[in-house]
Amino acid sequence: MDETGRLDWKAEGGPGPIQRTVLHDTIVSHLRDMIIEGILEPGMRLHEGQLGERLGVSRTPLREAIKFLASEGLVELTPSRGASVKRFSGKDVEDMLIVLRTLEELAGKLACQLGSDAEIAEVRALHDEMVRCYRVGDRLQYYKLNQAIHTAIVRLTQNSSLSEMHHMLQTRLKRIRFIGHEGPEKWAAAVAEHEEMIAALEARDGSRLSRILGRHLVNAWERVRDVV
Amino acid sequence: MDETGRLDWKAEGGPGPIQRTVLHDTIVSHLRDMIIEGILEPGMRLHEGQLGERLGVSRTPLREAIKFLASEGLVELTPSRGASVKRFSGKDVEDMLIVLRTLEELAGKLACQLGSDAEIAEVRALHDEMVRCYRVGDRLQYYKLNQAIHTAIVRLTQNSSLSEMHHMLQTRLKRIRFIGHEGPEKWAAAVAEHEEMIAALEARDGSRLSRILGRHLVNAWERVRDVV
DNA sequence: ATGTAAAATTCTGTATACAGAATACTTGAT
DNA sequence: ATCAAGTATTCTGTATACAGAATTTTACAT
Repeated sequence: MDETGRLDWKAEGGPGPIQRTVLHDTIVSHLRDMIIEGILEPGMRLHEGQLGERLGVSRTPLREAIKFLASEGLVELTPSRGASVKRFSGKDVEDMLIVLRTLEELAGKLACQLGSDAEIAEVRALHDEMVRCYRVGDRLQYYKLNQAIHTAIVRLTQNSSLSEMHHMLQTRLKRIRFIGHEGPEKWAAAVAEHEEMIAALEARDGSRLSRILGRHLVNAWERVRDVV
Repeated sequence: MDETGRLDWKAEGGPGPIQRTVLHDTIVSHLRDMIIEGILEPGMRLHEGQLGERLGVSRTPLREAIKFLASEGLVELTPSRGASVKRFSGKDVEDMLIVLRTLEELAGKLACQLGSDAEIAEVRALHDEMVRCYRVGDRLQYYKLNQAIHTAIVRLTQNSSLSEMHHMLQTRLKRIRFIGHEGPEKWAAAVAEHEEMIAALEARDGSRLSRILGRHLVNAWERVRDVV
């Protein structure tokens, strides 16, 4: 997003294969980001007119993007009253985490069976980089790599459905985790858990990885619980 | 859907509370049905012009509905080339079933803990009705009740996220199962499994229910495997 | 007959226009 | 000052209009 907030899609940056950028996708991901980052707060109404003007698009594609996000669960539609950013209760978050935990446990088992050595090495690389960010204290980058690692482990399962469901829950929870800044000792604990995860993955110990992922998620919830 | 296929939404049928029917929802569910029932075949392109005319709506709300379904995973968007009914490979279906199985196993455990006696009685009622349909040989009604039972068990968990994910997978798989007509002996086996399920639920034996649900799904897959 | 290039058509993507619902504002009564 | 009713405005929902991409058809050469 540039300073004005306007979308400059189809700005064909330099050479390379002509990549077809589609306005729809651009709007969707921008809105998603705005929701996740809290620029659009929970419960806030998505004003078609002003939001469209801000993004520099007309209402038609904007509305389509909103419908898309509604199906994704980030936005709520109310008849004759448009759309608003979906508000999650503590119970909602807890529910999501229960499901996410189950999915990650499954992913852990499958990843150890199906992941290639090269792929596992890639996850390890992400992990090492994350640890580096932890040492330096780069919270944002740490956070992103953390997500990337979980996503990568899920991807090892080669199960598109699992990836999709996981991604959906992760997206919804991003907004929460984005807020949840942990203290130093909790942060250290989280890193230690990740250390265990990678070890289990490299040992291809599915049930251990599964267990750690489950525990990790429960702990993550404990760590941010107060914020929600 | 009436004979012509046109949507007669906001046709306020008789008295009762004025129910706000929204065109968007109507289009979405109609398209969903058309996809599930195979009226719109996998891979088939969703022609905005003719589809809109057939439903009696303009392209604008139709496109919004299509975007919604795309996010739901029933429809695939291709830039400058519109939308088409998503085609699932055998691997896709298998992937979905793996996830669905995990979710149902989780649901089984939670349902036994959280379901009230009254709710469990309702599931039993659905089951009895389903068995009646089996005896009479009413396949369609049997099929619907079958789905309803699984949905009901998931609902017992009071976990909105779980319900949603389950519903999404179930919707996608409906198209498959709709095709999968089993022979008499396989059908009998499926009914027997359901019998066990209800028994476990009434005994509130979570791990047993979980196990049965898992097995049931694996068997269901075996039963329709050849069709996909 | 077959393959290719150009023209014509069809279809998608986006913007605008218009109607009706919801909301905000004004006015008047108490 | 407070509240109600009526009016004005804003906003959503749907249809239509227009531009450009993709496809099909046609015309022509080999």
